[in-house]
Amino acid sequence: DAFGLPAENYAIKHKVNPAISTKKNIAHFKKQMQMMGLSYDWAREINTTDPNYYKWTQWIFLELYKHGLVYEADMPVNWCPKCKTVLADEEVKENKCDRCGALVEHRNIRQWMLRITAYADRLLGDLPLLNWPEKIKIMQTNWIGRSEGTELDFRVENTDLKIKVFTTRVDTIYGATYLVLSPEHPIINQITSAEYKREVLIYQDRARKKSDIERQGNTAVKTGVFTGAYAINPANKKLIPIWIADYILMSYGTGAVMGVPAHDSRDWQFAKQFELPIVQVISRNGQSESKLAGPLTASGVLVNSGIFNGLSTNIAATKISTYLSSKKVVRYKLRDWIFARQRYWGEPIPLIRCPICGIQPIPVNDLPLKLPKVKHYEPTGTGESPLAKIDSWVNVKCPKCGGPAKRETNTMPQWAGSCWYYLRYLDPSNKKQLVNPKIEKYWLANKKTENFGVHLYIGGVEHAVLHLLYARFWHKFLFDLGLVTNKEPFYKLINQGMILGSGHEKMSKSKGNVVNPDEIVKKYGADALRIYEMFMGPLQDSKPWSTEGVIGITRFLDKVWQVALNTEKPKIKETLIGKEEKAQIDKLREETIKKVTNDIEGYRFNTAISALMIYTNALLEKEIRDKSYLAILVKLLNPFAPHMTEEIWQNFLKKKKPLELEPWPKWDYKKIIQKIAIIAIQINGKFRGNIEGKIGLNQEEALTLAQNSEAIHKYIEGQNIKRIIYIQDKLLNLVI
RNA sequence: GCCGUCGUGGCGGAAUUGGUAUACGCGCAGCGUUCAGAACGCUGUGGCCGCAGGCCUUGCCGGUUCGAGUCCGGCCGACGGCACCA
Repeated sequence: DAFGLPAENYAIKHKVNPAISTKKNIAHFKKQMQMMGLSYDWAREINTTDPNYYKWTQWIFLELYKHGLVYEADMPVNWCPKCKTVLADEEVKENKCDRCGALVEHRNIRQWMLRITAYADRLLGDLPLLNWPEKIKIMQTNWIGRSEGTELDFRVENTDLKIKVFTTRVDTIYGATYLVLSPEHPIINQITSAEYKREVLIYQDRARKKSDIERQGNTAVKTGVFTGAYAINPANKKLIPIWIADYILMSYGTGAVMGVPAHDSRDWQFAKQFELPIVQVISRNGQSESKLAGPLTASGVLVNSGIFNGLSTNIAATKISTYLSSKKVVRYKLRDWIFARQRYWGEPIPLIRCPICGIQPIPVNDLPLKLPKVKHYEPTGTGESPLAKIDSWVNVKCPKCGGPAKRETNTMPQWAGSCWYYLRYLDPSNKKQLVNPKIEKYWLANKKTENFGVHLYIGGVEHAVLHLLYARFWHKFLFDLGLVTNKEPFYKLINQGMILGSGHEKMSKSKGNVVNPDEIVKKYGADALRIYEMFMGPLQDSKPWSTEGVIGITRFLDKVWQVALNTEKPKIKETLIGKEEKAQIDKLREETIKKVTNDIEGYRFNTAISALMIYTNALLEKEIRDKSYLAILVKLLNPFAPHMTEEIWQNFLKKKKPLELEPWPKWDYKKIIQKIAIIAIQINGKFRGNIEGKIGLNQEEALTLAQNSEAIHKYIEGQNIKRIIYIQDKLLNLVI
């Protein structure tokens, strides 16, 4: 997945075609993966920057377009006046351009948008189908941010103008003592009275220059400005002043809020600051208080609300809503997806702009629309993509009327290619279809579970709300087209933890704490690195790197070699091992098979490796020379240390068939069954020692054994046993 | 501020349904091996008192229970996400 900003910036800096530098990087990564012995099916390798791949990314885009899910809108972007280019949020640090340090401005430009909000309900509603970490589901739920409320019109005094307001607390409407608009609200121009115009313009200008962080950062002090205009509260017909404040966001709700200071903490703060009236309309007991100490945000009983007095908040909300004949609406925090980038290194958007016919999609037969070669990747200075400068590419005939037209020069964001790549793995070289439906069903549909898809998806939490939401959106769209069988793309999700620097901080070049895998492999071997990474701790946890820990693993692997070398010694030792000792080591072997098998199935690699260490230590201690013990060890260790175990398999065990094709061992229950139980003795819940007894003792037998035990006897001698708790073969607790 | 996750030795971390806390590994100490070192092997290694033996210990306080790292309540702290959402 190689489209995107880092590859483009590298291209600009080193004056190299990103197609070439990307190719080099891919080769390097591939070499590293092979060096580590990762078992990928390289026949299915795909590359999102390959025209054969992005042909289908563009095809999906055209389908989205045909289904009305693509539209154009003016959207604010970060603009660096010195570099004369649009910046990604990532390139803006503390409101300054990350490259040149100039102050970043906000500019509106035409952008292509994807209507992800049309899928908001389904993206939310289908979350329970997924076997995902609860944390990620909650993050997506909050990100989508569904809320039910009411939309109301407030008439502007002495005009025909109306201001639409969204509220979740229509029950508090009698307490609305002012109205606040976002500084970007389009109505401001029309309603601001002459004497306030200057102040309003200054305020709007200041808000535009503020970064989102600045604007939303200081929650203690609110800024605002009066427009000079008044609105009419539709409930009590009272005149209320219209203000502007930058804590109101144009992107949420309607960009206008009714201020109810008595029952909302932000409104309370704003009203206090600008000395606006505060009217209590909800009370705990049906009585209004003489003076409110702070906002009452809880539900209660209505007061000062005309005919609705005495009603509870819930009932009042419905009745007031009916009385004002207002609309019930559902709002989402989720915003539509800005799907255009003013960059070179991305999939060209396959649309044509004709002065006569308007926007025209390019014919499907013309796909892929290839990214042309350019000489310079630098921004154009006009805010357009470098593609805009290639006249021969830009100027085309309109596919509808044949007249002169121009290509769209923006490219897609780097998320596009990663939204559907898992489908292409199934059928990577299909020239006619995105994926063959039979193949899709074979891999992703499971009759037992209604919703399946990718069986296991491992990725970092950083994808919680972007990639994982975008991909779900596209998948649902493809489901609607009948191209995929399941509603959801990724059935099970695991978030692997990040490997941190030795001081628990993120690895980064600037901190100089990056560990280069090539060097570790060179020094300690790929098997040691693999095992160490799995042994460090649970897959899901972030863990600090420790090179000394790798050394510990090389010691373990050396011990495995020792076990192998022992099998070449004469077999006398074996006869010296007693029957009981042999039974013990057999039992440990079977327990190890069981534990390693179960741990791998539960992704608990750290404890599986620990079990293998225990088994290896035992084989070494007993100097076991029987090859069957070694064979089990290398098979169990094979997924962790494929290179070394294969070598032992062939050189010490003289096998011809590859170890990885050898069936996985099964444990023998009979060998695990214990004949002697070690029973823990507790006195008043406190551990006092163990007794050994036959398996299956009943309570009396266990008690007798305990009473006869020297170590236990002294604790219970002359004591009155009040209660006995006995768990067979495990524990005996005496309450005295 | 809201939401979420998590607090176990010097460190990374173990611990089925509540049932012997500290497995495994690192580090450290002593001994062996060596002319010496590295490497390796053996032994020890939660804390306190101590001659045998005992007491305490899973962030802190309390609760439930015969029994709590695990369950419940309240604090404290760390990390992550969202952030004036009307």
